[in-house]
Amino acid sequence: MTTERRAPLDRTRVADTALKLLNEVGLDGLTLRAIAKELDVKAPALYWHFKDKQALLDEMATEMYRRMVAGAPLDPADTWQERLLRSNRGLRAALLGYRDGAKVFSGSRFTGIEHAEQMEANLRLLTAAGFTLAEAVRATSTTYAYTLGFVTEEQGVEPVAGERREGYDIEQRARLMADFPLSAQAGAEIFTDYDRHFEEGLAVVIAGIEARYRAG
Amino acid sequence: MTTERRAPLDRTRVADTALKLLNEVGLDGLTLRAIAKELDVKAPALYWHFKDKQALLDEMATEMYRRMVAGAPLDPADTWQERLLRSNRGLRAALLGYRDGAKVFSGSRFTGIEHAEQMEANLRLLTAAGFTLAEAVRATSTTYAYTLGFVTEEQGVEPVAGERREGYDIEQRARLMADFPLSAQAGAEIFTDYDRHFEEGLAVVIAGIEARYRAG
DNA sequence: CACTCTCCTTAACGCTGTTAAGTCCCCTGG
DNA sequence: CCAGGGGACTTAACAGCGTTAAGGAGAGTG
Repeated sequence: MTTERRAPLDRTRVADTALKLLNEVGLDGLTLRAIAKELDVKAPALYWHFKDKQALLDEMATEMYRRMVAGAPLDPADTWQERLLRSNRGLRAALLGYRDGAKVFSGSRFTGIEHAEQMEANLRLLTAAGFTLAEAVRATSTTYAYTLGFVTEEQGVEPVAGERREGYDIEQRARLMADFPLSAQAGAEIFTDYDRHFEEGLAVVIAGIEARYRAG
Repeated sequence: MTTERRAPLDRTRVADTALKLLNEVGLDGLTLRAIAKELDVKAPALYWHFKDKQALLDEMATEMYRRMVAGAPLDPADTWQERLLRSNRGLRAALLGYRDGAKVFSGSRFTGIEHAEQMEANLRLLTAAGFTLAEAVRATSTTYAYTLGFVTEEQGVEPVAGERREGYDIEQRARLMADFPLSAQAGAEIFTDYDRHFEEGLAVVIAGIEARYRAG
């Protein structure tokens, strides 16, 4: 007689399962019924833990952020340049860790204020390096916007690493754009090698911060 | 006997109407039935013109791009810095012109190759200014990613200009973050004055391009 | 033993994107 | 002048969605 009752759910377990499922089915396929089935539960049960689906997505985004922080611990001895590099590489890696990660992330809001800890550490480091607070905020926000925009584009083409969405054949694109030779040639530079191009753009942004704020 | 028959629809009229409706109801409220009603037609009629809803969204994004180009004509005498400024200001303005504009835009793909014309002009100008093609692509892509990311964040807080989404009260946020003084203070710098902050970030990115590629 | 609280189920609602089938009108060829 | 054929739509329907209401089982407490 195995009448063991499943341990009751909690927000974290639901969000974890939803994140795992997200990678398998994508944002469109991430229905409450599918998540519930994965948890061996019926869909309305989720409403005990979340007031609606958006609240669950918010928790997922927060969990993504937690894993980002855990996965890329900050070195207090970083220069501000190293810190911005590390933070934004970590952010990109976190977003790329899930199918439609950037969409989920940018469409949601954090559920608590845990994220303030990392933010505080970064602002502290930057201001200590000579930035005013306003400059430090601009520096972090600008790199953040860049990274989010980059990964959004990236995942539009490669939903998960190595898996290419249809309609992005570079040679065919070049043929179509025969009348625009530079644009045609640019295809290879736009739709491949995202790792390198992300680094390049991030270095550009950081160089701009350096040039404009002359700190460090 | 007024038996005038309504002129048949076409893709453009549908996309135009959908864009107008988008501003009233937002992306969530933009259902095929609502669009159809606006056109005095039943929902399945739209399938005569578009193979599915995504194809309509693609056409809407393309139309947004057309209006962006029309609304911010390029001066061939621009320096490359001016060109990047103008292009990205134009892009932001175009995205801000519609509720959830950034989401619609970044979730869709252009239907033709019209956009290549503007791209070609920009790449031509940049390479003429001394950039290699790869650098020129990096320069435009990086600013593009920045702008897209920025507006995505911006519209998350202010769906349309002047209308603030709930949960973004700066004073309340500051109170919650009392333990993180820099972050608390940063709120005012993050969630207000988007026009100025966009310009600032854009200038940073362009300064970075200048610093790293030393063209112009 | 009764009560309450937690956590979940069953049933159902209105709405969504989408498909299949049928209808009306205009245009063209004989 | 009339038959036929497509273009552009309607009507009806389907499966699946997020969400709500009502109820029920089990644990803990008085």
